[in-house]
Amino acid sequence: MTTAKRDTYTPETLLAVAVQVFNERGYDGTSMEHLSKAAGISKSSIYHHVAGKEELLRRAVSRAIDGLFGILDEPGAREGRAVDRLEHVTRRMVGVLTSELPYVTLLLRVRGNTETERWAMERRRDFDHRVADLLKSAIAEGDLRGDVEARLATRLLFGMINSLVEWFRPEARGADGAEIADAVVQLAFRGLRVED
Amino acid sequence: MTTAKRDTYTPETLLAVAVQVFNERGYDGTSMEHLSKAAGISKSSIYHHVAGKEELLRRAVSRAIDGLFGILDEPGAREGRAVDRLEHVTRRMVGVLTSELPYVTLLLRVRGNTETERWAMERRRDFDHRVADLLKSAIAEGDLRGDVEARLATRLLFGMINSLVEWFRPEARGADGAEIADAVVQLAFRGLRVED
DNA sequence: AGAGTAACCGAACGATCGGTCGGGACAAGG
DNA sequence: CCTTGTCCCGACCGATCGTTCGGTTACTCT
Repeated sequence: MTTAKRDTYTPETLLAVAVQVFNERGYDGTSMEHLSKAAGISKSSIYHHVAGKEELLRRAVSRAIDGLFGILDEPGAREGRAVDRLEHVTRRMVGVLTSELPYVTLLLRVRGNTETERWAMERRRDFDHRVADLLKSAIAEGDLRGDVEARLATRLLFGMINSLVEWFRPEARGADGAEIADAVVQLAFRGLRVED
Repeated sequence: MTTAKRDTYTPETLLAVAVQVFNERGYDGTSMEHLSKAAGISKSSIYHHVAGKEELLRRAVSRAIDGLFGILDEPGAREGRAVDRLEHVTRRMVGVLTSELPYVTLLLRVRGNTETERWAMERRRDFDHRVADLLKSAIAEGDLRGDVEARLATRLLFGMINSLVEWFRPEARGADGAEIADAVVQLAFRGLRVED
């Protein structure tokens, strides 16, 4: 077992602090001085644990990306009708957004100023395309209405889901976000499904 | 008539350039040097037209806020059943987002680091509450389903609409965004309305 | 021609940026 | 006791930040 006592920083525990500050002030708006105050150690001590500011960003967005792509490997995202796989991905996206909230928040806000940010944006675009293909298949299989363009519908669906990072606070709700996943599915799919 | 010739900057034309750079690099990620390169004049010349970087931000978000609050004063947002007023506001929000895209984009991304940013966030919260009240009324009048919490539904609706700033490019579509407004209404309301 | 002014510029300001450096405190292992 | 390595620090680095200042164009008005 690992010791519960944690009186010193590791790259991971330091990352948790940094990501929170990044989300409050924005990545560019956060200085190493801000991070040192929040972590309670000196600016130079941060460099004992990580190589620099950009490594913190890279670690954070990597964690978010891994969480999202992990969804696509789950059985529920690979087997069955496209519409059911899409609903599964939708629910699990809400799950990942809520459980990895600060990391995904950071991912969704990168602007592409550095190589790390551009890499993150590209991976994110890959994920979006994978989900868009799922939605197209569901239309082709006749389970989703085709009068709204697939790419547009995907973007609006992502807009709904990704907006969680703007308002979801785990301490104010059940932390698993099950009721939110229900609401998203209700709102999105009752509008997308062919009338029953 | 105003002369079409514009060989020198005004605060407004300079603002248009600045807002574009702000949106590409982020406000904090944009230096006055970046702005001067984009505008084609020297850094110090910018201060001949505006008081500083923050004034550019204030002008931009003010323009966005005025556009959004203007919607609430329109007859379509003040008369008729709540559900119809809500649909009108939804369509007009898409209209304002598309026509004032860079300014609204900037508004939706402020993080609250300065007094100007906190003021913008507060005004935005006011607007959100006004729309949330509209949605609550529509539920009370029996036109929208009540099994999804009103505040949650509002946030998801805003998530859909506001996501436009992440992907809408006026040069790639009809610049008025009418088809997008249709899609948003279809997706959101066919899921929100009581089954007919 | 001369005065006034709008538009602009290069150089420099103090402050802060991300990051480096040499070393101190302290616990573990011999 | 002495070494070794972890964790941390204050002081400092060159670069860049937003902003200021003194001065130079170039056009308008009289």
